[in-house]
Amino acid sequence: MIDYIHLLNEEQRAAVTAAPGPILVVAGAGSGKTRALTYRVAYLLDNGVDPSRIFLATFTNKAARQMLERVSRLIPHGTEAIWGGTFHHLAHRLLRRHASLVGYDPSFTILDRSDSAELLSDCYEEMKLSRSELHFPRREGALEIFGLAANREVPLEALIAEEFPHFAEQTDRLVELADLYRKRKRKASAVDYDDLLSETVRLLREQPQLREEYQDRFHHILVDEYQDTSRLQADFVHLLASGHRQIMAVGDDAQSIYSWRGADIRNMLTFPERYPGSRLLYLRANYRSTPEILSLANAAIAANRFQFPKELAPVRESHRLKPAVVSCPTANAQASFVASQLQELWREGIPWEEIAVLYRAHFHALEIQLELTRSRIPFEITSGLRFFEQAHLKDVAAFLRLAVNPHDSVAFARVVRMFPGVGEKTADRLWEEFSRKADLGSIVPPKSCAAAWKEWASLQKEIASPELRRAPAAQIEKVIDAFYRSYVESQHADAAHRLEDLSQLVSFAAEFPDTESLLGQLTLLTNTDRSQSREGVHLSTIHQAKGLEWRVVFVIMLADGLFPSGRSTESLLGEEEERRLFYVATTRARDRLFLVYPRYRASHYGENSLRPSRFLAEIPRELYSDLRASRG
DNA sequence: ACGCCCTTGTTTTTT
DNA sequence: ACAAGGGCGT
Ligand SMILES: Nc1ncnc2c1ncn2[C@@H]1O[C@H](COP(=O)(O)OP(=O)(O)OP(=O)(O)O)[C@@H](O)[C@H]1O
Repeated sequence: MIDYIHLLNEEQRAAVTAAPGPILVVAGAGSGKTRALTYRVAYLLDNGVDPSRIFLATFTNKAARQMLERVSRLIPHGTEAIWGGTFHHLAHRLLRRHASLVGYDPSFTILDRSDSAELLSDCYEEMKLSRSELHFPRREGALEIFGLAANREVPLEALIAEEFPHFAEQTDRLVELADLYRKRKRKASAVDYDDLLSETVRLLREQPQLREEYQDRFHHILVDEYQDTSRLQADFVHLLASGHRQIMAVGDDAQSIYSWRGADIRNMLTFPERYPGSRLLYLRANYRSTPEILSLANAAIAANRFQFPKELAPVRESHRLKPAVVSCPTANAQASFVASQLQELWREGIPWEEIAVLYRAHFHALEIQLELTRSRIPFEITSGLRFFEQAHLKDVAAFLRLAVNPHDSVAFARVVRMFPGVGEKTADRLWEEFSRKADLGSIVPPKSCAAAWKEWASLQKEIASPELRRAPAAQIEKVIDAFYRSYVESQHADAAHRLEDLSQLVSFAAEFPDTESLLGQLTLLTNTDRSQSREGVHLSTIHQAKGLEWRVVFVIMLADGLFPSGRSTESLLGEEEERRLFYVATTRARDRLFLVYPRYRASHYGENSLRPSRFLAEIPRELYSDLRASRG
């Protein structure tokens, strides 16, 4: 039996044990939203719900894994049958199963951001658009616009008119580009991140029978971090929940920080309209932070005009230690201040992994990284580049992609361009020939790589065999042995390091039953998902720290122009989102919080002298103590 | 096809 | 200041 009385407070218990019906839990940071959702799952199982009928959407795959691990400690059977993960992950599972109903080959490829950009390049070329065309977005910009349109479920024309008026003149050509891009994806039997959601939504909309089948199957829908879902994601969930209305969503409007990716807080505001008769529940007690930290966070977010005013009172005893605001002469001094504090904390007995350094943008971590390396403080950084986005991993994956999906033009180009004497033109020609003949062996390659080509043809044939498609680890080993090892050794000085990453990939791949599921997982792996070796101080962007907590948190680079970022402050909405980001950052801390800024940063471009962040000025003076760090 | 040099934008955040 | 991407010559 689970001891709900001692593990949860009354408000949390109300959510956990709520009677059937739609429920929205609105609560501030550290109030136990995730905890309540976890116990809700346990409660359902405890009451005899079949685990395979639970659908749990979380912000990262790791969050789902952790929640389900906790559940399985409470209720030791059957949690594997629960469908849990990110929206993309869950949509992928559905789409893979029923791809043919929306006109895709079941072996379709998932394009990551750079694959999408690659395919889009071909479209620019076909439309004879120069990549630096005046008043026309370049690849990344175009992808962002397409993604926003998909997630908001608005026509491209309307989005451009409303949000990108500077491209209004080019609307027709942008629509044409989007259309071409869509056709190319189709031809390649490939979907991008947005298609994963929108095609699954289309699937459920167009196939009433299938929809009912899944509505019936997933009788309990739970959504974490609801404030950062897009309209498309909310519609996806709604398609599953609209019949039985067994949906529980939890969120905090003050922590909505992904609007630039299409997240829309209106999902929370209109929940009661979408689900008439739904109950709104509140959690008002913060368990995470000391009262001192919480007062500061509450004061910081108070400056936002657009928000639900919420109560949030501390449960914990006063610590008598206020958060510190630390002024440093330079970014280097900031780094050495942080390093010396880290050592101090370590001497006090706080393990490295209980400490985090958080910042607005990846490049803000530069000086800290150097300093921590220099002073031999172990750290773990969640970088912008994901493990699988590294060139050598994508190189090897391209062979597997082609083995399961011979229409994947992006993967084909990636492979053939590794051959000596093959550039853009030849790659195009070879692809043209391959798509006609569907047989590598009968293609005439350039003389410079005739021998290698022959070997590749037989390698590719081998790894495309049904047996090897059920053994992705063996596939990868074959690719490395037959081709990639010698290639990478001839091309890169750090070949050993790259091969090491690849052997990691082999062991990762061993867990998967077939190539499709391996490739799907790899592209949908989030950055936080992989940080399994939790050793050392955590360095992370605030976005990636969402939902996490540490005993001690340093928020660095709190200078105007850096945090809030220079671009965001042009609009009130932008500034408010930055402030929410600041709220998220401060509320990650349990015991101690340091807010640090440099007064000067040697940047080679733009202003060097920095003002403290406006967010610091908004905090009443009595809520923190001032510190002045000297030159490191 | 590939290397060299010059131009350009880059630093917001990510599934 | 510096990397990436395009233009140009080989
Ligand atoms: N009833 C409780 N008793 C003891 N500890 C609790 C209780 N509720 C929550 N906590 C603890 O408080 C901390 C915050 O909980 P949780 O992460 O679930 O909050 P949250 O509302 O999801 O936070 P955020 O929105 O800031 O990410 C966790 O360490 C959790 O274990």
